[in-house]
Amino acid sequence: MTQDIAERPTRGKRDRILEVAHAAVVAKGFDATSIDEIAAAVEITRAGFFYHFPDKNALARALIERQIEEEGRMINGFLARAAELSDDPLQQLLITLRLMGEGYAEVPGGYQGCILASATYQDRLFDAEVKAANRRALLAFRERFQGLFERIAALHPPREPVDPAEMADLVNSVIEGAIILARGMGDPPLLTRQVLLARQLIKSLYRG
Amino acid sequence: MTQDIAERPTRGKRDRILEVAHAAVVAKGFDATSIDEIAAAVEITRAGFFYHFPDKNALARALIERQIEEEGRMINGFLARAAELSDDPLQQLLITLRLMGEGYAEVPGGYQGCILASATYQDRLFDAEVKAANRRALLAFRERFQGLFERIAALHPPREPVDPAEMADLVNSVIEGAIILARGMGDPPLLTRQVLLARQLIKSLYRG
DNA sequence: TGTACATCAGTGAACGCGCGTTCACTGATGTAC
DNA sequence: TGTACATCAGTGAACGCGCGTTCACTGATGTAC
Repeated sequence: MTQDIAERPTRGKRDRILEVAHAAVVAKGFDATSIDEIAAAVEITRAGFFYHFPDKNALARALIERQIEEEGRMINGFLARAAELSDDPLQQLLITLRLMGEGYAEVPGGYQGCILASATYQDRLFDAEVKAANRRALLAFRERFQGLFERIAALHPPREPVDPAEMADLVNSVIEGAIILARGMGDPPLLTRQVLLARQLIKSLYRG
Repeated sequence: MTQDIAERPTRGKRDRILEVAHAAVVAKGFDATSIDEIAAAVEITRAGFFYHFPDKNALARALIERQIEEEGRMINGFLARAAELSDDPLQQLLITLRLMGEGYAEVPGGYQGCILASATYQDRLFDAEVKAANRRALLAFRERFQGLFERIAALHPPREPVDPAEMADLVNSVIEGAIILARGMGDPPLLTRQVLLARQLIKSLYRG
């Protein structure tokens, strides 16, 4: 298929735009990231950018969709690996949290931040579609963990009454918040330490 | 003192700028908040803004300093109230967390967000001074709670080994992260629920 | 008590730059006959 | 196999708007003598 060969370099450009834009947006914010600088980084002109995206908001949407997919892939991978290693849902959660915590530590240069959080604090820029995508991403995270917390509660009654969906959110809260602290303190490993600390608390909640 | 009377309306304007700017920055981001709109809201011209602040970065610094002070006042108030109600450090922490959680719920229109988190995701805009101020704010939060966690550990050995400074950070992580979730989900009370949930986990960690 | 001067808290107009967006055009590659 | 046309992946120049910042100026209030 010659079509594939022809298509390849372009797909490459679009993907490279998303890659470069993701890093820049996380580092500086969406406003502060100009189309010009993205285009320059992928070696096309500013106008060339508009061949791939109708406008800048479309880039924001694509970035969020990308984050949903990548985060989903990563977490599903960890959950699957944990399910291989143990049948007990509590063990699965603890393994998953450890894999996530260590995963952040392995990102070269330190995990840089979360597009969703970034978008949250730059409301005006984003249209209803972007906000809806952001919301979907948070719901996807919640759903992935909620079932696990339900199964845990069935086998290991918690020492204090807790709601499974809110426990799922708590995991996300700690991650998002710790990213902010890690950046603000200039201490990237803080993120990993916080995730592992949250893991300890969760362990003590379910293990009499 | 006639000076006081003359000074009053101006002090008022500067404070009103900070007030209006805080709300706008938290809602939309620093970039998206124009000097023009702030000036209009406090009924001066754009140029008049520059009588009060040498440039826009000075506004960012003032906003962060303001946040440090207000947050500090609030938390110190809660800690003092908790110390009145109990001598046990664990009880004091649990009371403080409840007061904080309920405090967020009482803000009319829902707690809107945190300037520090907002600044974290808009790096480029801010100079080294702003970043240093942001870092000080996070350290101040940590120090306020670290001593309390140390005293708790002395009286109530935790079921899992934890570091007091990191427990202090965890409280902050949950708050910052939950603010993001609450906004992203369009569910302001989520913040209060997450703080109270974190409180439950902390309770179960120290209470055998 | 009246006058001269200084300071405070701004105004109004202008400047310049960056940025998102548009538009007519183009060379390379793919497709139909 | 050669030619005509279509599509892909852009280019280059221009436009216009908003925004931060500057600057000369101003009316009201405060202070010194």
